[in-house]
Amino acid sequence: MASITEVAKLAGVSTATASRVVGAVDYPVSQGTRARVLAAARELDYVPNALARGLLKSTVPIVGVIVHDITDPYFNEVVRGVEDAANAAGYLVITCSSDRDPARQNSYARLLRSLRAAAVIFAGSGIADPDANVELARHVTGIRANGSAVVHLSPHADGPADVGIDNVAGIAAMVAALIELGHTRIAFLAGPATLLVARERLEGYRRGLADARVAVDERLIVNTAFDRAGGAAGVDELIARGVEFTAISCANDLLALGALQRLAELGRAVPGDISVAGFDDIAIAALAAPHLSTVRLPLRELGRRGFDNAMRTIAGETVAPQTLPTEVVLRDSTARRNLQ
Amino acid sequence: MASITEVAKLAGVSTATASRVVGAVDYPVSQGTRARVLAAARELDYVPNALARGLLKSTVPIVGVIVHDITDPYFNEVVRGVEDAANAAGYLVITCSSDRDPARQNSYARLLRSLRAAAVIFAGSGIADPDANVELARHVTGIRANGSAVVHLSPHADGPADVGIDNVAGIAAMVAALIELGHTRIAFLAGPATLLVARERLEGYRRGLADARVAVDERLIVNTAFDRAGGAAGVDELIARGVEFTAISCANDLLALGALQRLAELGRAVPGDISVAGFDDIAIAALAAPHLSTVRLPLRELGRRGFDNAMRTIAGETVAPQTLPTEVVLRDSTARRNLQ
DNA sequence: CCGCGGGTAGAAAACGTTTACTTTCGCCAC
DNA sequence: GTGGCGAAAGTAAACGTTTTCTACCCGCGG
Repeated sequence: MASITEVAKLAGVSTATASRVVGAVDYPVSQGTRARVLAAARELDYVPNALARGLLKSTVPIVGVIVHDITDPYFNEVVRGVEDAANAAGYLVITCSSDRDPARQNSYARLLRSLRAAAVIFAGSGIADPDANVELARHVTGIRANGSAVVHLSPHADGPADVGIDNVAGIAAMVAALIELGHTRIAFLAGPATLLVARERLEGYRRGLADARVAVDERLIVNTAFDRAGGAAGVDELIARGVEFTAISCANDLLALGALQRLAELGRAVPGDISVAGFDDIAIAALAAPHLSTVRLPLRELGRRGFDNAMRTIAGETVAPQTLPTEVVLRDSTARRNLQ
Repeated sequence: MASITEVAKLAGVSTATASRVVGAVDYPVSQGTRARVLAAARELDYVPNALARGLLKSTVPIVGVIVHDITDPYFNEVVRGVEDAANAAGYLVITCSSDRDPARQNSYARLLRSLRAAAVIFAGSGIADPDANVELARHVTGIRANGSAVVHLSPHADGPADVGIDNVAGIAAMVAALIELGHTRIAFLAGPATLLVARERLEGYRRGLADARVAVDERLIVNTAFDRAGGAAGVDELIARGVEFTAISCANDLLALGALQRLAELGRAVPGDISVAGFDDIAIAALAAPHLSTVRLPLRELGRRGFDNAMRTIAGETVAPQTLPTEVVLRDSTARRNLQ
């Protein structure tokens, strides 16, 4: 592959001049020289070496996004938002599926750091695990020391999100909508207690009930994995507890989808017997049977703003944290409470 | 951020020695020296600069994957496969959503080339567009000239996939299954005629009918976009044509999902009146109402093997093309033809 | 006692850019 | 005629590694 030296030689100029032409530098180069360099570059199919440039600038136009799993509709939507913004700015996006494994997360952070990526965006929620977090903190410090940015899109070990979703208000709004439909015995599938974002959503549940002066029955709250299997398990657990409920609010759509499936297997009608509500509004939600009532999150926008925040941070701005609003969307999995 | 020079200075050795300790080089370093260097590296939280190393080696442990859209379940599954294999080898993955726009695809290829990525994997199908393909060919040549690999996971402008899916056999098998259920008037939603992979699947449809000695009625074949909207439009088109059919085979699941939705809106029972079959077996397929019959593709495995192929190519092996098998999975959207 | 070889260590070049600094040259004002 | 200035070009250093080549030391055999 041709280097700038070869381009310069072919054009009969110094590398400095060649560099000034091909990089869009603000430095006077005469018309003729410029044309000769451009011709040489085209002739040799010259493509600048981003590594050499990066070595000099100590950063490279790449942002890393650390997600739970790129296969999860929540995260690939966020990544797409990051990518759209990055693409417009000439940046590339590295996706890192950590499977919420702290070791894997740390390993990715280290690799990104060794690459001198311009920014690392944590899309997923932090995990309450002090041991793993000390190494992570070291990497975060290192990344920042390099002049790169670290952006959080969810609450994490030492603080709230830089660009975040209003989880508390979102769940509270859904609980309010359920109450509006006449439900008072509302169960909550809360996901794992160790996940910070799950905790926020649980708080939203309590807030929603409190706002309507409905007492919290702790037996209605169940912690499980944050996926479909967890949703099914949650339904089983509620039934095993023998506690009465007419609606289930879930901390995310995957949980709700799992609950829907289990309820169907058990012959419980949704929404006839039980209303089910999700959270996130991933693409599948509208396709499920019945179409899932949920809370829409501006995930792509979240990604875009995350990238934006990173760029501004790199530029030296101190950028204020922001929270994105949510919207309740009622479809067919919720209905007015059956008073029989 | 600390460099190896600082580590060497702190340890009281030369950079050469420090490099030999921190990089796992096969060169004798005495026990004591090694320990001192390691201690210095830990003390300074040293992380090697991948750009400097990459500049020297003229490649960096990164593979780019060019997909249609990371949000599409087909592609994020493939990307996850690539990532799993890459992660095990210490490589990072850059995802590029081209939206099947040749310009965007070329721009990504160029960026990846400037980065000296170790490999570029094209996950999506090539587009029959000669103009765009000449620039792409230049980049492919450039990437290979750098000692990096280019791998195709779908048929492309100048040849079949390096690691591919047996699309023809897959669709033919589904058509055979439909015929087995008594259907002979089988429509085919073929996707866009410009997409190479769609052409292969259409060929599978013809093959499937031919194998059963069923004549092809060209009016049963409709070309649309390769997404849910296209599926809905395809149903409309079939009805507008006034042609009789009892089953619809689709070139991918998204098309089938769109068809399902439109059929439901039109009050046609699936599978009572019409059977619908997809292709890909994306995660949503099993969740749709009714659960979609489709053809399962080993997408994650495809990604893994794509990475593997790339590594072997870099190593200088000439690696033979391979084709992965598919499997028909019949769920609730297909049924025996209603003979009323 | 000298030479040699094995085990360690260091010096320096190279990778491809960008950029601060220097040089060249023509021109104009005095 | 000369000093100075501005435009355009070139020189060379620097970024952080890896690796080749060279140097040194020590012990051992002749």
